[in-house]
Amino acid sequence: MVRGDGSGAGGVDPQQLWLNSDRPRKGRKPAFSRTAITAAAVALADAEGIDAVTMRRVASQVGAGVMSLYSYAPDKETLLQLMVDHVSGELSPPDPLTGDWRADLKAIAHAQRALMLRHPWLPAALFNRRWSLGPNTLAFLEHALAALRPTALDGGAKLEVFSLITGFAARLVADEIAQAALSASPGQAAAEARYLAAVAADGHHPELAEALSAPVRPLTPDATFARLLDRMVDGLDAGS
Amino acid sequence: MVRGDGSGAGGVDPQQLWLNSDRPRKGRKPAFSRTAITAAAVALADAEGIDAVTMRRVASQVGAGVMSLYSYAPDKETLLQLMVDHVSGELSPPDPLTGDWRADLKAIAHAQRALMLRHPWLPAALFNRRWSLGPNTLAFLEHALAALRPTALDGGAKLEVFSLITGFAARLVADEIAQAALSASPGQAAAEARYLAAVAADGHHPELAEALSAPVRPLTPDATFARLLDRMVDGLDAGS
DNA sequence: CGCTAATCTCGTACCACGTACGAGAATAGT
DNA sequence: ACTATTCTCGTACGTGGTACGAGATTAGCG
Repeated sequence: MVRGDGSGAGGVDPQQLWLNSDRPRKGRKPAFSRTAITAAAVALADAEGIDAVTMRRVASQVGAGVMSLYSYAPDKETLLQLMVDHVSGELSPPDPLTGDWRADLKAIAHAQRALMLRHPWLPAALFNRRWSLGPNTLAFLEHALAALRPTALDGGAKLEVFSLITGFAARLVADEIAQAALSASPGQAAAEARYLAAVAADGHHPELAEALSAPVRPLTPDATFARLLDRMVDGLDAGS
Repeated sequence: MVRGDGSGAGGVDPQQLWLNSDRPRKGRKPAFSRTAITAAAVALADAEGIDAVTMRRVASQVGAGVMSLYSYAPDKETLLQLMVDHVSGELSPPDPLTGDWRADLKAIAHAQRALMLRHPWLPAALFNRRWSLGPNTLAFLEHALAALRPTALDGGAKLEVFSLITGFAARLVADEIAQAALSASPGQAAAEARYLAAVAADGHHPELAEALSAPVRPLTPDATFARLLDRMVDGLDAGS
């Protein structure tokens, strides 16, 4: 199905990967589907973390033999790309555009944040060297580009802004998840606090000491995200 | 040396990891050093990518037996953390502060970008679930906090800004590296171009089609980085 | 209606990886 | 010297990705 020639070294031909849904005329009928396999992998990653996604476990979830997966994705890296595009489908349909590009851009970022919170492995997955724009990702990108139409940015600049917003959301959500994980295990949190206190007390980090000595703000991650997003989008405003 | 009790599940106690350089009084002398091992791992990652960093290859580079590494780092994850902090040492000494916090913040981001370009595995490594603030990272964080002193931001907000700037640099550099990798293999680049052209021609992605139809800007990654950084930092200005 | 080529299924097997275990070697204090 | 401590590292186990290839199923063709 996809097992074909991967055009040489490194990556899979995107056309081969994304847009050949036409059934081949001859040969045995597929017993599974790329969608089902991808969904199983996503469920596994959501429930037990990205490290739980192994070919063996995905196969057993689907009820397939391990090697059967390779009829639907040429290797595990590709399966990860399929996972990213699969969950990106949850971003459709997006909120309708208002014409206020700043507000629309903020809505886009909030949607991305919600998606990443549902799939905590996503922020890191977006940093894989091998990435690919699947149909769902492309649909959302199209939406983001439309949101930026009122601006005077050229095509390349719009793409950069989209990458920037996505990266912003990924960074903030990654921090948010790490913070939550820390809070979830008291021992770990206490060790971290002890360590930072020791560093702050060594006299070589006065700024850090002051930053940590301030009372912990009662702000929710939501509020932090919204505040920084506002600052960022307003900053983008300044340019042509 | 570090092999001790890792405080239970998940992570290593930061105090155990970073601040016990005092030589134990009894026992065999170490034949290697954490620094040498970490440096070898970094060299390997720089030369052949992060996947080339295996315990076996690092050990052979250092001239040690594989299991000897475990006297210096309790597991591979920790070795990766050591690598991150190791290269962060290249950020010292930073440019002296000017008092203009916007300019200082931009200088910080540029230094981070240069670092990430030297170590292409770094952007992705910053998204690992287990992270830790080593001495070099802390020194640079201290510098960044000092740069933000002229602002009225509270401690938490300053930390967020630092995370934001780091994430910004990581995102842009990751894009830059991906672009360079694509350009480096003509076949891959051509396949990607063909795919995007096909998508643009399907009529369902007018905005994307327009963005791609525009002439390719002759801008260097440096200029792009500087421009977006300006926008971002100016945006941060708006707040308290 | 066989025949053939294409496609999918999946058991077996290989190799690389992280690392637990434990025996041996070196060192410092008694 | 003796002993406790610390480091070194060969061996071995379990797990992971995936190459290989034999068998099963299908569609078109004569």
